[in-house]
Amino acid sequence: MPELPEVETTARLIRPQLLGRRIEGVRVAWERSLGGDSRAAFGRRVRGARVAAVGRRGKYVLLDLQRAGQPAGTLLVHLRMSGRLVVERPQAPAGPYARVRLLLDGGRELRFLDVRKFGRFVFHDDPAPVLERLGPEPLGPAFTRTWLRAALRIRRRQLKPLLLDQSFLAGLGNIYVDESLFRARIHPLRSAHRLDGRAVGALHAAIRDVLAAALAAEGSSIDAFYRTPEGRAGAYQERFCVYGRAGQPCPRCGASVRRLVVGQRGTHVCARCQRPPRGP
DNA sequence: AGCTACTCCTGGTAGC
DNA sequence: TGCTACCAGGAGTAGC
Repeated sequence: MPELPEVETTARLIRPQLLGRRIEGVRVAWERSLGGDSRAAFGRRVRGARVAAVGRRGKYVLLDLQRAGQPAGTLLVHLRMSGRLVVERPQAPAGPYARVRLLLDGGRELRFLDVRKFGRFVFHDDPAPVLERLGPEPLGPAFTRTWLRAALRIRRRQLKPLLLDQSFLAGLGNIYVDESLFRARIHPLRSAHRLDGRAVGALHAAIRDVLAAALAAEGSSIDAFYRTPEGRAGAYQERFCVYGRAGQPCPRCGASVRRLVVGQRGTHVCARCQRPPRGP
């Protein structure tokens, strides 16, 4: 599933192909990808604009648009489960899953591919209201151990759903939460406010280390879905310690990796390294 | 506040 | 072989 490392990899690789390009045509095969806009309204808002910047915030790819050198809105692309962004020649076959296509000047086309149709490709005049709801960037300067300690202390939620909550911390998904909690040796069912300073420090370092390593590997490809915009699989799945490894040995202690369900999400823990909280 | 359940989707797979 | 049933999963929403 595209999480921060996969989304950042996507943004980095499409950026040089999009910067300065003008959107000359729009084709929408699945209107719901637009998040409420009609094809016609979307086309009107986007056609003729230039791509001024390509960024990322949380799991969103951000395409800042300009008209006549002035800011003219932002495309917020969320890949959700199976979304991809690729830049190809317009003549190249697009396949059955191309939901939105932006024809660009210079003989290129940005394609939003999405098998499961959960992804969104949405134009906003002002993206601030959406982006302001997100928590800090885990690889950014605001995500300090001090911040994490204070933020955890005032939450009573279980760690797993809290770390998946994008308004708490932006960019983590199921894979990297499980891997981070394993690395920090913390059970996903533990209450946020019960972590001591040592555990908070371990969690902070684990989140940073896991995301940085995954980013260096261009993300994780665990099924047919995630590929870089250039079609490569990521490599970090080869370094998973617990995610998708139920029944296999923990790489640290050899005990069996267990799969449980937390908040309707498959969750993976080492039965020995990650001690469950004492039940009431 | 924080939980659970439900919704959106489809390819893949298990079971028969 | 061919069919059906079920599953995964990010995030938004509703209800408690």
